[in-house]
Amino acid sequence: MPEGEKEITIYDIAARLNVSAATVSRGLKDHPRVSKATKKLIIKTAEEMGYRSNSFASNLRKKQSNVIGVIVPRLNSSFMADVLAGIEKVVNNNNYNLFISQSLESMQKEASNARAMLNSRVDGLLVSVAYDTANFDHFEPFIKRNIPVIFFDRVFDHESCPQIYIDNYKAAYDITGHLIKQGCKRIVHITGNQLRNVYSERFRGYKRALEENNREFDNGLVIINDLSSKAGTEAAAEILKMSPLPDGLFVANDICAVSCMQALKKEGINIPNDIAVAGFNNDPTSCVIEPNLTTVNYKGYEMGEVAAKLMINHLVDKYDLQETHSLILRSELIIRESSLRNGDGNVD
Amino acid sequence: MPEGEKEITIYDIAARLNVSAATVSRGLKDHPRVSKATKKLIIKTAEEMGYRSNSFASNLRKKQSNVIGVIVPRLNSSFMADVLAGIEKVVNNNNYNLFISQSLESMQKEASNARAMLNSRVDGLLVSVAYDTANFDHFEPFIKRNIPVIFFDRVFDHESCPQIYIDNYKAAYDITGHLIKQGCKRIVHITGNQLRNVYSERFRGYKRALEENNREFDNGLVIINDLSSKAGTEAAAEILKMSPLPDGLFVANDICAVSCMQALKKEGINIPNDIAVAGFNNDPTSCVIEPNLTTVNYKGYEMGEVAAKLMINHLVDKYDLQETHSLILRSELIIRESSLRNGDGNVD
DNA sequence: CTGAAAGCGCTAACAC
DNA sequence: GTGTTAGCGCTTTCAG
Repeated sequence: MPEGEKEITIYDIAARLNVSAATVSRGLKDHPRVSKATKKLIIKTAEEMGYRSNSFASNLRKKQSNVIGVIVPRLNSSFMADVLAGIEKVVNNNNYNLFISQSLESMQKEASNARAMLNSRVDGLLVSVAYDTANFDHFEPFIKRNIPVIFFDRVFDHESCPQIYIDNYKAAYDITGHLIKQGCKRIVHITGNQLRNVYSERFRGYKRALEENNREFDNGLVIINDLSSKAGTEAAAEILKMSPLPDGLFVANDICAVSCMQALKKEGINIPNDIAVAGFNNDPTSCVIEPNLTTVNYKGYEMGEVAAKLMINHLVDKYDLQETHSLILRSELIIRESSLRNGDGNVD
Repeated sequence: MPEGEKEITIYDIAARLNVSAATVSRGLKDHPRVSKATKKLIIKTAEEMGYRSNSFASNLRKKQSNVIGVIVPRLNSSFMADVLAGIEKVVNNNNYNLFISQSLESMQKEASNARAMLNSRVDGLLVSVAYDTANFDHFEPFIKRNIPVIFFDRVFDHESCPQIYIDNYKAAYDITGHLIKQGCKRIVHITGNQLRNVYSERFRGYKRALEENNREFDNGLVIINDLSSKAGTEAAAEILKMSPLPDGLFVANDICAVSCMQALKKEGINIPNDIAVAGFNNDPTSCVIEPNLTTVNYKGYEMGEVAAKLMINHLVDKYDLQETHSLILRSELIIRESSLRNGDGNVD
């Protein structure tokens, strides 16, 4: 396609070597039935002539792209960046390529991205759904064609799609229990769209912990927003208006928790003594904010690796996806100063 | 390729409609010389039959992929994630796809990624080079084939490759000047591999600011490391051993600056009064650390957009790349408490 | 405005 | 171990 010379094909190599194109094709791969000598010669000549394989032709012929598609809500979140790094590593090491696109938290964009992935014929799709994704329609074409779709973190329930996530319920249950043990009586919970498992499960864990400790659940203590940094600041204002002032706060992500803490501190609230705070995600900012934020750690990088490995195994070994429907990864409660009352260093 | 039905092709549509495949092909695109009526009919039928275009065949025929490749040092850095988000938006809006891979700061991996990109026939390549990239060999095949390569942020000098970056020299010059105005006499500079423009230019700006203010440059005050969080902690130990203790610190990125600050604070150093500190990048942690970190802001998102737009313009309009060799984006000094002495609120 | 036909470069079944 | 052959699905001259 450039100006000067034409692109070299296997036919050019074949002509130069007086063999057939088929032999060249075989030689370039590691086909067993081709002699060491010719194989070596072919590879050497290819190099010399500046050959590059034409993946279009090969894909067309083989009906597979060696490409895995990824759709995430946003690329620029610390957690997602970690996940992608994990995915990239595994995918790259297995000689697959990665198509990446972001839904920007909109189901509509997610659908259009899915369509693009379908047309570019990805061999498999890894998805973490958008904030407002309410149905599965845009993934149906993949299922119909037996193209594997795997959900991670923000999963969508569908029988043919494996899902990878952490036990959000239990983590939230534990962290709320921890706040209760610290003596919190009225614990505010800030969370996001309840359509998303990650938020509804955390909410469920929070409620359950209250119940088990004979605390009454008070809907007035629940704030639902988009968990952004800005929302955290606004939530702080809301909290300050509550009376009596709550003495505990569990936010469903760290970004929002941190900005909320900053706003509360600015108003003279002492953390943890006035209000003990816990977040979720172990964002880098959580150990920079003072006091350091109690949170739930789960490794995005690992989640990315696991998701990608599951996909690759299926694609390469025809490993049956149906066998593993859910993969629940480990998460851990990290207790820091933001929730530790009165120098009580007891970590449970 | 799945079990059930075969994949629909334009021939199937053609047969159903009693027209030729050529007409279907034209109808599906927006070819001018096809009647509105048949065009509409073709599109409708395609939809009904569950047709999806075969990009392999089309790419093979047209000799272009509609894919843009991106190679970055790492995906999981706040700055790169922003850049990628910007790139993705532009690329996606223009109906291109995005191949993304990471070099993990190794030139070797970068080269292997470049080879993969070459083989998958990306139409253009966007690159921010690895920590130790020392030569251009792995990009030569692109140049030879007239495949555009554009560098951003960490650029590599090559006459046929446009570069997009900020004026690192001036930003560092300004921030060092600011520290000097705050009364700093002995300013430590922590920086990275001098092979990389971003670090060598910042170093140059630091030196120049010292010169102009008749401060002697002291190589003993320069620490070169990998600018990681861990390196910041180690650098703090080094600084604490210096005598007399320096009274200013300019770190070439925020991640390292923040961890260094944390370690210094732990040793009882007062920031900014004992040591005034400045970073670079405006990382999210920079306005969480206390005192908030003075830094240089430059928007990764915008840089991504600009890089992608330049690429797309070139690809679509055949806009001549040679005309814009360098694109220098705006950056701004953000002065916060970490460098403001004695309640002196003078910004400048 | 539409059709016929060739060919993009590769792979795989089948021969030998 | 190697060659022959056909065809993957599309685009695009060239004709009409």
